[in-house]
Amino acid sequence: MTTTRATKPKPDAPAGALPPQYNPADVEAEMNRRWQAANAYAAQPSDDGEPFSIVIPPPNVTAALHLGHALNNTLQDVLVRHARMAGKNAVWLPGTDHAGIATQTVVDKRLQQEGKKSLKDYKRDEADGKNGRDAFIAKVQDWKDEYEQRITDQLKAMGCSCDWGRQAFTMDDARSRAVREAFFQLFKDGLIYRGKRLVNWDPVTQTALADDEVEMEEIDGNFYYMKYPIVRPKPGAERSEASAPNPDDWIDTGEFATVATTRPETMLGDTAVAVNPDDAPRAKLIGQFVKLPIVNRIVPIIGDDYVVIPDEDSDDGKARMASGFLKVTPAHDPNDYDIGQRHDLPIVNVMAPDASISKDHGWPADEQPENNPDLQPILGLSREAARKAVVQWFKDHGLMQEIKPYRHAVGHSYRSHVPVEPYYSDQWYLKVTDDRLKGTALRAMDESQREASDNTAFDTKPESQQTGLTFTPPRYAKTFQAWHENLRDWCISRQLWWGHRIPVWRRDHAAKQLPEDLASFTAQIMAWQQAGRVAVQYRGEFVSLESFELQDADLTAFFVAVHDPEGEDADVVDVLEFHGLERDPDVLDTWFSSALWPLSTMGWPDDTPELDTWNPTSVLCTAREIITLWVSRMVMFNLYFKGRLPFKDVFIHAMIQDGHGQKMSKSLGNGVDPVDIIHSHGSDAMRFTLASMTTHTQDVRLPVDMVDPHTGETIHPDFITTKAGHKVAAPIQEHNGKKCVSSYGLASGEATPTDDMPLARNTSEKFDLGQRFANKVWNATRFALSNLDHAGAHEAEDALSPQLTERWILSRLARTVRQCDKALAGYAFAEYATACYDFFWRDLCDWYIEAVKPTVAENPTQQRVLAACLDAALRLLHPAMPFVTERLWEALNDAWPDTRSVDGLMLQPSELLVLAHWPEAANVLIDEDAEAEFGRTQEIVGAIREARTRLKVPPRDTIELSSEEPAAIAKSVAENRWIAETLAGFRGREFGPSVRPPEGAAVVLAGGCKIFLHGLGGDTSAQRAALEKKRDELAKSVANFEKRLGNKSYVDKAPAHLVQETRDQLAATRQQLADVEAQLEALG
RNA sequence: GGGCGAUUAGCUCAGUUGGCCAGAGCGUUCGGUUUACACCCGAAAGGUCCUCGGUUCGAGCCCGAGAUCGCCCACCA
Repeated sequence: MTTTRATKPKPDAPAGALPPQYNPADVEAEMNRRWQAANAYAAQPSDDGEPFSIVIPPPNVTAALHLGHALNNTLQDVLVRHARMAGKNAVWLPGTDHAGIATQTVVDKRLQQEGKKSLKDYKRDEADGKNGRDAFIAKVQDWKDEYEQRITDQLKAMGCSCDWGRQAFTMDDARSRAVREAFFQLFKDGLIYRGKRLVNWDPVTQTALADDEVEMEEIDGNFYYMKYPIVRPKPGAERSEASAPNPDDWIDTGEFATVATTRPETMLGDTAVAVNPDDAPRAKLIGQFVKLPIVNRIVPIIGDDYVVIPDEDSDDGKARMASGFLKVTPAHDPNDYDIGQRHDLPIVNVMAPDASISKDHGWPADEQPENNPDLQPILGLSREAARKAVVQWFKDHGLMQEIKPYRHAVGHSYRSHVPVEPYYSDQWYLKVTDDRLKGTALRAMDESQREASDNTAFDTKPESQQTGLTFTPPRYAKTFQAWHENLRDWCISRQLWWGHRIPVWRRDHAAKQLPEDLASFTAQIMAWQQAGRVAVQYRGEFVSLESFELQDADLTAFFVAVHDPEGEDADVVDVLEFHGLERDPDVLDTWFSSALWPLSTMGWPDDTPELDTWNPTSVLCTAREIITLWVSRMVMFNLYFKGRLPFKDVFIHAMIQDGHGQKMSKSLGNGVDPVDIIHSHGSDAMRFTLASMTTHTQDVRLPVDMVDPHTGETIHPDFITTKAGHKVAAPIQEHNGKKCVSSYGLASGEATPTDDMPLARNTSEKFDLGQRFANKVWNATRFALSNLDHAGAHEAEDALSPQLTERWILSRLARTVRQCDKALAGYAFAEYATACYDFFWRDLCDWYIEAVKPTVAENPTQQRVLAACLDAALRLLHPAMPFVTERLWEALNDAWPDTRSVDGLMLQPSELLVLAHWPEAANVLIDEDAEAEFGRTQEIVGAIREARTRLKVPPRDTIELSSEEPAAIAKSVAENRWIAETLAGFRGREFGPSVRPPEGAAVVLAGGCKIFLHGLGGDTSAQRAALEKKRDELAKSVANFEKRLGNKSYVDKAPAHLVQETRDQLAATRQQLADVEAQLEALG
């Protein structure tokens, strides 16, 4: 029986359920429910298939996700969905990061804005013994719960196929246990130590920062040239080497040492003035002294070759600015600290932790700063105010020689954005410079990506690893290597509350009463240490207590790390605290727990099946800014604790910039919430577009538009330039006489949304690409469904008769499957997306469907091939566009319930597309003859269409034509003429080698045929113009080929097949040229 | 200061190991409502591949120099 379309739509037919436009909002939530109900993303280590795993780079719970996250997670989801379909045991582990300093800061800021009790109040409570710490942490916990939920919702809206049952948080119980275990092992192994040195101090959040948490920003400052009086001892005054020189015993020489500095206020902590020993005019002053103005400290002039010798003509900016005298402030400058170490200078810290000037944090008491009338007004000032005061003092006393403007880079806290203060303090360090960490990480690099270097001993070949850590694109291996080669020890303690508290106990004050029975206390600790319950360091050294005399020890330098203080070793803690030891108040750097992520999410430190199966993970997908902060540390930790890499591949994707090439940031309001895009374009559209933007470049620009909240129209916002030089959307936008607030307006506080002036969502026309494509896929499927007559096609199964169209489209499909496989294996997401796009839209829709349109409803073969192509295309597209493809899969399953496989193309049935198998196309499908022949048809169709447009033939008119075809191709052209007739809208009259042009016909040359368009030759001038244009092009080509072949070196040196190719081309082009010229001739 | 990247059509970007006339999407122009899709169909116009020099039979691609922009790293005199 033959079913016609007229009898088709059954009342409940799925095709009838598909509206003519794809509306994502109607589909996305339902598909998510379906996947969840099928538990489609859950994986078990014991499942079949080659293991494939990805751990999500855990987003910070500080804020909702932006488009950069959307890109990052889309790519991971493409990989995971593809791996799942390819039959792998694929898992994607989701989670979030507690982001210590960032979250604590943002919560404190929010509390302050709301006028509620904020961090400083809780700190006061804590000091008063009212448990402010726990109360504040509870506030942060609330924030975390809220944002973790929001992030999870965003990821689900994007369609991320995470195994939600395994969701982790860097501070949950399992992850906390991993952190304690890692800390304990590293401490026991002597890789964690306590050190007092200059750290990057954030005076606002009042915590130390790691080197890479400091951002350099250019600021306009000044160079101050300040005169320090050179003094000599009063004749007869007593000089004691033991104590500091008494200023009263010194008198001015009348000479000055002029120091140059950008930070005048730190002069209060100067303990020397340095000159370069090679700086002849000044070096002779070495050994003399200056009296430090304001504080009256007598400090030596020392020689150190760090000092830059002034040179006005130098290329070096410093040499041009230098005075030759360098003030040395060991407590407030890292370089000065080093100089101080070399010369054994005292360290005078003149600041409190909030960076105000203070006499109470390391100012020598014998200088009696509190009795100094010059100093008095400066004490207590902020560093900025102190700078002004010091400068004024020098001016008032005639000691300010000069002030020059100077633009330079200053380190700022990446959180509070204030200048970082080098600050002298006690901190915990991880000795990443140890070969067990840094060396192992470097040696884990894949050999092909290592770069010869003076700094790295790659003499040890990797231990028979087939491949090591591999970066895509490869250039990022260099970043990784260079970072490790210049590594410094990692400051891991933070003076925060939100984080993993350091599991170390010690005595806070030496004066506290000692345990009564020291001997038994020592024995007890020794026993615990032997049992692996504690580890002990004394003055930074790991100690064996057998030979240790606790009685003699300074208990403030005696550190006891407890293995599991929150768990099994709680009793140990009780004993320690009973004996007056207290827990370190600091927490660990956020990245310490992030660094364990590929381990901790898999259940480490236990030996879990997850760890065995999915660690190392398959690939880490991230942005390049995080190579140093995160990638490096995961590599070191996984290798150290587990002896293997955390992942084999690292894929670094682009950063998304706004339309002006600026980094997207919260403060500029140019960051885009993926939910806004899902709102305007749909999730699939966003995902597909992001994937097709992902080439191996560094950055991509994404011009951001806005949705007018009044009308829903997309508007191009007006931009303004901020004082800092950023281009941002004006706070208030006006469109059609109505106003709305931009996200910059909201972020900057310059505009507040109201009912009349609502906040506008962001969008971008970039995503139109994906939106259109989703709609195209939707409609092509609708067309197919209304033409697939499953029952009829099934009956005719034995009588399949594929024609050129079928051979061609299956060949194209097979090539597309290969392209997708290759692209995804190499993380070439744009290639994957483009291959799908071109196959679906250009080949399947524009050519195949258009060609079979008149016949497919009656033609079982065409129906079967169409069903197969559609099936395979939905599979190929699913990783990029999961929602629309899943919805259409359902419809296709209804319309064509059993196998859609055809010879050479295996398409296993599946109820859900998410669990369907990736298509496999056999080589036999690749049909070069069909591709060539179809190519000829395309050429003929193109030429006729072009002529129709040129000759202004209305699109619906059918024209008549004849064609003169060489005998060699006449047969196949004849066989396939129906395709061209359908696509170019003509009816054929006469064909063959001896056809003559009818009177008044226009001529088209294409595909080796001379095509005569009946009755369209009237406008000879238009025809002539077209032919002349073609003639010129051909003549140019001929000349080109002739020139190349006339070049003896080309013929001699170029590969033979290329030369032959050129000869063939020349012959063919000459023939075409002759035809065109003959035609022009005939035209008269 | 060191490193990385970018510069190709009006815009946003592709261009695999050098090899026919450098491509796509958007935008522009022209023509189209044939019941899959106007988020569509057909056609067209549009490019000194940043500049200069070099290697090569042949350069958008390789080498050198320069210009402009961006990012990462770097101890703020």
